[in-house]
Amino acid sequence: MDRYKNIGLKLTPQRLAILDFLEGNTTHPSAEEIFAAVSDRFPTMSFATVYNTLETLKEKGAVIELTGDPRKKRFDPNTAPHHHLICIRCRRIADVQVDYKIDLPRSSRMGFEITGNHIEFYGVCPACRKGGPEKTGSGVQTAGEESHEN
Amino acid sequence: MDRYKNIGLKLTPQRLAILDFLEGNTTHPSAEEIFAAVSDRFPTMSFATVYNTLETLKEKGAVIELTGDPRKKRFDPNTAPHHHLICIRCRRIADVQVDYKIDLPRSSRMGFEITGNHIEFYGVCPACRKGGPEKTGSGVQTAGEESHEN
DNA sequence: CAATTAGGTTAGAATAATTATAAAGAGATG
DNA sequence: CATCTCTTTATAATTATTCTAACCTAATTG
Repeated sequence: MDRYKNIGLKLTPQRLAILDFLEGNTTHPSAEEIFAAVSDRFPTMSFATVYNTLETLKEKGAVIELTGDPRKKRFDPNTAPHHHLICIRCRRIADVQVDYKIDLPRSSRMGFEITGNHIEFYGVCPACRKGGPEKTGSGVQTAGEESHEN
Repeated sequence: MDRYKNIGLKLTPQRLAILDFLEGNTTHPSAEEIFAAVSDRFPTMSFATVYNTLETLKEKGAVIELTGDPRKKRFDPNTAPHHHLICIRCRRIADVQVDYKIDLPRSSRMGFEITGNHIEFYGVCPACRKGGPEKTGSGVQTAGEESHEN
C-alpha cells in the first residue's frame, strides 16, 4: 500500500478500500466485481466512485485497464509488464509472466510511435475443459490465430 | 465474395451489403460504422441485422471480433493470422502482418489448452502525433508495457 | 395456387455498462 | 469561520448491445 502514498493521490477511505481490494489481486476484476467486494465493507460506496477512482488510478499509472473482455472493463493492479491468457469460454484471465522480446520493425510501424505491446493468449481453462463454467459463449479473436501455435 | 458462397450461409441482400462493405476493408469497423455505411445504400437496414449478421459471420469464421477497443466491438474481415497496432489516442487500428513465433511454455499454461494468440502493439498514430484527431482519451493497457520495447 | 415452414429482417423495447450531472461533504488554507 | 478544492453520492443520461415479437420472403408441399 505504501506505493500509493507518493503518487500525488488523496487517499480517502473509499480509495483505500478499493486499493486494498485490488492489492495482490490476480483475478483482473471488473468495475462490477470491485463494487460488489468493496460495498460489502463499505455500504455507502457508489458505483460512480468506483469508476472515478479507477479512472484516477489509471491516469496515475497505478492500475492498467485491460482489453480482452469485450463485455466489460477489467483492471489489473499489476503494472509490471506482463501478458495474459484468456479463456475463450468463461473469459477468465490469467497472468503470463514470460518475457517476450517482440519488436515491430520500423517498416511496419505505419508512422506510429510505439509505446508498448501486449500479448493475449487464447485458450480453454481447466474448468471449462471439463464442461465447467462457460458463462460466456462467443469465441473472440481466435479464428486463424491457431497457426501462430507451435 | 466467392469465399462466402460455400460456408452454408444464406446470402440475403442485407448480408451481401454488409459483406461487400467489409470486403477488403482494413479499418476494423465497429457495428455502428457498418450500420452507417450500409444503411446509406440500404435505408431499410436495421441495427439488429448488423449484429445478427456479424454474429453469424463470426460463428462461420468469416470475420473476427477484435478486442483492443474497450468502447465498442470491432470486426475484422481479414481472418488470416495477424496482429494489430492501436493508437492509444484515437483508437485507430492498423494491421501488422509481421509473423511472430511466440510460444507459451507448458509450465506457464496454467492447465489451459491454448488455441491461439494475438499481439496488440500500442502507439500514437501519425495524425495524433501532430495534435490531430484524438477523439478518445484514456490510454489503455499501456503502463509498464514500454519495457517490452527495444 | 393456398398452406406450411424455416429462416431472416425489422422496429422498438429492454438490458447492461459506463459516463455525466448536480448537490452535499470533508479537509486544508487563509 | 469563510473559502477553495477535491471527493463522494445519488441519480439521470448515454451508449452499446441484445431481446422480442411481428412481419416478410423464398422454398416446399399438397
